[in-house]
Amino acid sequence: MTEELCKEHAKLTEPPPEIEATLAVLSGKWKILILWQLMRRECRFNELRRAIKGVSQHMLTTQLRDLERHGIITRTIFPEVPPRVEYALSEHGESLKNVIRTLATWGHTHLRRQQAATSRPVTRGRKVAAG
Amino acid sequence: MTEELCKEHAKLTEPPPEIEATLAVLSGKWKILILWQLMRRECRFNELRRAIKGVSQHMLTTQLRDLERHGIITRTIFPEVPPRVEYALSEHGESLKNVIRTLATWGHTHLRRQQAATSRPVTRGRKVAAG
DNA sequence: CCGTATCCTCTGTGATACTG
DNA sequence: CAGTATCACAGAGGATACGG
Repeated sequence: MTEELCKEHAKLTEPPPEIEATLAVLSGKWKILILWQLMRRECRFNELRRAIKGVSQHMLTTQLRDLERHGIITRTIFPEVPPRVEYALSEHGESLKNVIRTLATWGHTHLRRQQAATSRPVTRGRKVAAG
Repeated sequence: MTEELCKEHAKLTEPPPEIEATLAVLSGKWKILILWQLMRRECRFNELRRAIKGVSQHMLTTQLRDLERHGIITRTIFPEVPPRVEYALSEHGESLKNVIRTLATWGHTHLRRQQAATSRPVTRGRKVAAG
């Protein structure tokens, strides 16, 4: 009975399934950085390793596998010697370009804002309403 | 000498400072979900706690403080009894609406794609180039 | 109601060594 | 070159109790 009322109140805002789906794909320390590289052109394993400062062999493999499993990127093996593997955005992965670009754009303006903010001192955020 | 050549080769793709700035702000298990709620309307602490299933009091406080410190949200204390605190997007935080919406939109199409994919079996991603 | 303080868990991540 | 296999660890996150 009172339980019904509680539910009603909690329902003011609802849970977001699309958001969680996106986070499930993109979460991981290196995923976005990997995708940023693959947006520009397809890459080989060691190319990515060099381009992304600080990533370990292990983590690069892991996160590439994750992205592949989610259908975001493709992995093409060329049966040559020495072995060669190319990673690229899948067709579905292409649709993430827009997302990554949005993140980058926002980051850009955010950085500019930070510069402006540090040049002059400022009391930040914490407000007390008059009462 | 040879060091110069190595640098030249690694420079094929460059590090993305705007991306890292964005990740610094948004990384954290609950940040995006918090912002999703605050996009819709300002919220009180316990409202957020109820709306975001599974978040602990500790983490909610921590991540709200992070967002506040980055200038994304504001925290307004109403000197009443019982105490009341309202969280809302700051002016700067408003600019994130677009980002969050982009994430949600992509997640939506991603979910639809997943449905379609699971209805029929499919060999996924792993390709071997002819040789 | 809205927190802070502690302590503890566990997952993501990193380092190292070895293989097709 | 492009991985896999182990082991080890920091630090993000969770549980619980107490305070303004």
